Amino acid sequence: MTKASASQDISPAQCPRPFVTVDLVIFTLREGQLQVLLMQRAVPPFEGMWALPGGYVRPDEDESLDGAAARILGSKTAVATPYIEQLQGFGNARRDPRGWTATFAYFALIASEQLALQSGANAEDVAWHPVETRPVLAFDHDLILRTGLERLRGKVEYTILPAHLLPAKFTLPDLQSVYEQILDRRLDKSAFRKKMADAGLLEPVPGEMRHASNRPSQLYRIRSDATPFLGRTI
Amino acid sequence: MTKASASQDISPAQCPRPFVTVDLVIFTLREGQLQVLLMQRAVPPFEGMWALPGGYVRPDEDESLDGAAARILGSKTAVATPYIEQLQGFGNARRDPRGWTATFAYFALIASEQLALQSGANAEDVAWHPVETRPVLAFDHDLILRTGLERLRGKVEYTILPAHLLPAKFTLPDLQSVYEQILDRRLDKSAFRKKMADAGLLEPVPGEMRHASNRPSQLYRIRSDATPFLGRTI
DNA sequence: ATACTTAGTTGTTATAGTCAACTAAGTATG
DNA sequence: CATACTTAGTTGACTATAACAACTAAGTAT
Repeated sequence: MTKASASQDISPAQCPRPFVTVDLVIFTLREGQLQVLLMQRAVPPFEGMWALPGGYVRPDEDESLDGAAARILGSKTAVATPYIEQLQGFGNARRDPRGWTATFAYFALIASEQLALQSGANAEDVAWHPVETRPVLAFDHDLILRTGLERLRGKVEYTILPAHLLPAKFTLPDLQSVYEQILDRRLDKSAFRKKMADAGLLEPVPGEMRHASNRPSQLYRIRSDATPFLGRTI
Repeated sequence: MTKASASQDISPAQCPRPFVTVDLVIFTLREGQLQVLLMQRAVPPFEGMWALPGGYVRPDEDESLDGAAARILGSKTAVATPYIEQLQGFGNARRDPRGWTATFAYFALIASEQLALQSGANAEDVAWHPVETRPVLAFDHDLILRTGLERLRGKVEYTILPAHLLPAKFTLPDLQSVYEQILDRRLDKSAFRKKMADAGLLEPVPGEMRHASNRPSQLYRIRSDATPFLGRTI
């Protein structure tokens, strides 16, 4: 272990090239529960076990990491413009029995109205699972999933990211319920509404209300000019 | 571009293996300025330009990503237990003229008393640069550095991470000054001291004061049981 | 018509941040 | 040696924000 070999200026020929993948933690809200998209593996290792959707990055096609993540997301779900961000990298010799691998994990939120799974050869092997009752996962995917959950909970505290988990039109009680679901605690109604109003990222849909067997509630949508700011601190 | 080739179950033989490196954004505080550790490149590409310290990960030695980051940090600086965390991954075809590469960027904070550079063959090519007056960097390292700066500023808002930039014993005015330096704005003295006291992560060093030509100030240190919590929200 | 349920508002209290002044404890200076 | 000066550290008033609780509003169900 010489210092020279640690340098970035090692000759490319000497450099070992590991496998590099992108794995996705895709959350949605179904049946009032936070759910995650999983795939059942058809081949070893971990054949038959559930795993996060993922795939190899394609250096040969000039694909960026973000591009690979978007491609994989699009190949599993029918989603137009979801929220996606890089989560964290994982790389060591033990995460895959075949040897050293590295993955860039991504974190995505899907609106519940858009969670139709992409039809295809393997569509039947893709399914939503409630996070609470998820199966044991292949590789180190449980660690990655828990990292994604922490990120989600952390960001919910000070952003309006959870709006991405709802359909395009939603009520403020809907949104508050999502927050409470993710944080696992009750929130104060007036403080919540004030915070949302102050953030200025939502707007009421004029004249549109949701009717149930009680007082109707105003429908809101994300302001069209606000999409880039949903992940910002509010 | 078939769907099968996007799957994680592609045969390993078909999978292109990119170069994977780890790059470090190492901050310290010298002469009252936030500074970053840079290396001058001795070989093309970008020969003679400054770059972030980095190196290849070593799959053949069972090295994890965190292990590689720690190794590179240790090879450039003489630091015992600094703060280090993964920053973000960067990967595309344009960041290195030699072709597609991916890097896992790490973010480290070094106490100013420990910033002696590791002596060695290339020690003269390693230097601290004030962030404000840094040179143009090779590759996409300016983007990585700016990402690190954002992370630092973001975390300073709600953690006591900056304590890692100071020697083991420091005064509260010292620490407040570091916050002000990083955030580029003045903070209220009483609110700052109350916040630090409430966090409960610092303790006064009994009987030890710093003496200058004015009222002496109490020296504090990080509580030995608090190190894992310095990055936590306070 | 009345009860019921959830939407949405209002007001009150507790808490935390902001601003500004004050006291404290040393060194520097005549 | 007395006084001025400088920065450390505290205190209190004021203000913005969050937490708690009650209230009104507007529909459906019986």
